[in-house]
Amino acid sequence: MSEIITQSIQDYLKHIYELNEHGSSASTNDIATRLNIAPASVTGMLQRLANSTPPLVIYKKHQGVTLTKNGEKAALEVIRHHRLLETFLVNTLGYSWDEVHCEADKLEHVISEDFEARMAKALGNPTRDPHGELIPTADLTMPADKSCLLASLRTNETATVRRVSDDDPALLRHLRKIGVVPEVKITIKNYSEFDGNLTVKVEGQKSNVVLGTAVTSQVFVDK
Amino acid sequence: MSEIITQSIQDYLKHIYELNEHGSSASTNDIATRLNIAPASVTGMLQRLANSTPPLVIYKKHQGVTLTKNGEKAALEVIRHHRLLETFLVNTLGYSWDEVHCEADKLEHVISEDFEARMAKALGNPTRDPHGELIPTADLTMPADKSCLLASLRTNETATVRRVSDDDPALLRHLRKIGVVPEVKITIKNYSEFDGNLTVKVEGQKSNVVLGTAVTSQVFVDK
DNA sequence: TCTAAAATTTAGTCTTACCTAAATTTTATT
DNA sequence: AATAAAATTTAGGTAAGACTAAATTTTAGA
Ligand SMILES: [Mn+2]
Ligand SMILES: [Mn+2]
Ligand SMILES: [Mn+2]
Ligand SMILES: [Mn+2]
Repeated sequence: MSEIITQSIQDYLKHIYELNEHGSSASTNDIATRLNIAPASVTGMLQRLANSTPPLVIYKKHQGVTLTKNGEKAALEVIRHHRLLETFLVNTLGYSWDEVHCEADKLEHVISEDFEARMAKALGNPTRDPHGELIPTADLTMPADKSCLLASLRTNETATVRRVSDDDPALLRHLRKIGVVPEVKITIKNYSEFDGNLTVKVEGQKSNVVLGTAVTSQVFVDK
Repeated sequence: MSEIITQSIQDYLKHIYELNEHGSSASTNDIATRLNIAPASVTGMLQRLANSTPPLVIYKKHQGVTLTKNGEKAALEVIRHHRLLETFLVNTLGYSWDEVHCEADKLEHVISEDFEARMAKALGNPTRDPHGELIPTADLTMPADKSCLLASLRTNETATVRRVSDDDPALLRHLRKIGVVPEVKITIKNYSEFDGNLTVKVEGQKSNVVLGTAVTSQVFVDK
């Protein structure tokens, strides 16, 4: 009965999952932007995903999609692969954290469940990837995440860096350089009303840094 | 100018390379059998490969194909990936030698050159994979191989096992069990004219084994 | 050398997954 | 509430890579 989940479909589901995490329903345009595909093509695929057996998304014309339970499981499977792979590439092959995302994006669709299990075991069943992102469990549950945006902090607040977006290698190299990496403690020294800049004291760094929203909107912290 | 070498094309080139190693020209039917594809589909692809820029095969109607220099380089790239991956899976993730072929067949098309280089380095630039098959060098040259078929040996000859075919997991498990693995010395105790059976003394094993041609035609040795 | 079988190619289809251009629907602004 | 802009869908295509059935060519056996 159930149809083949191609690499292309896996990519759609993964990005829909991530879009659903924020504003519930994922829009055609947002999906198109993320996948670097024409919006018209996305519409076509959403219709197929909604009509497949079992349906992978719930689709209402002009109102975007959400994942069904089946779609979510398939998405979490891919995300688990991705994040385990990133961890594996860093720990086992000496990649740096800005190099792994692209490689994992290709491998995630191809490895077997056996490969997944062997990686997880070799790595000691990690719960987070090199960017601090949560790794779905083997039974495909996403652990709860209560972190908030660094951009939402204000003067005198203290927090611990939990995770950072991993898709921009240049940003990752910059964050590494200024010491903004998972589990590091930070203190907000100043918030600038006008541009949203934050002056931040980073644990273990001599001088404060001033971070714009381009940066602070990509970093998540626990207060 | 030069067109994209898809996963499908990589598979064609790889199998054509292996067929060319034996009887020079690879036939439509043999390729079809190996790829598990209808012969008519193969004809279509061979025409495309011959007309691509640059051409990847030399194709004469009804006479099969050989690889061009470009086609051969592309094939050796895939074969290098495959054999390094097999070695990596065994050494790093604890796969056994009968489990790696299938996984490597999928990964070989997807890893980056960086991944290839990191594996090679981590493994100490191996020259053979877990089945004893030669790994093409980083500059895509296939080392010379002067091994011959175990099936070609006769009574009282002595040889060293060099490599075994890796695509049949059951055969690999059997060979492991009887100790017929690369670098092991063997002696032919008897050759049976009628069925081609060889009675073989395997170094380190208590009793002799009798091997049919189904086995001896899959094992390569150096005299 | 003739002929039957085997191998190969041609012709015509299909599905996936993309595209552009045009039509439609939603939304945001006056 | 009207309308312009933005988002989305529809309609009509394309290319890759497979398929089947039928035609053709090669090969091998009598
Ligand atoms: Mn990533
Ligand atoms: Mn990550
Ligand atoms: Mn193999
Ligand atoms: Mn091998």
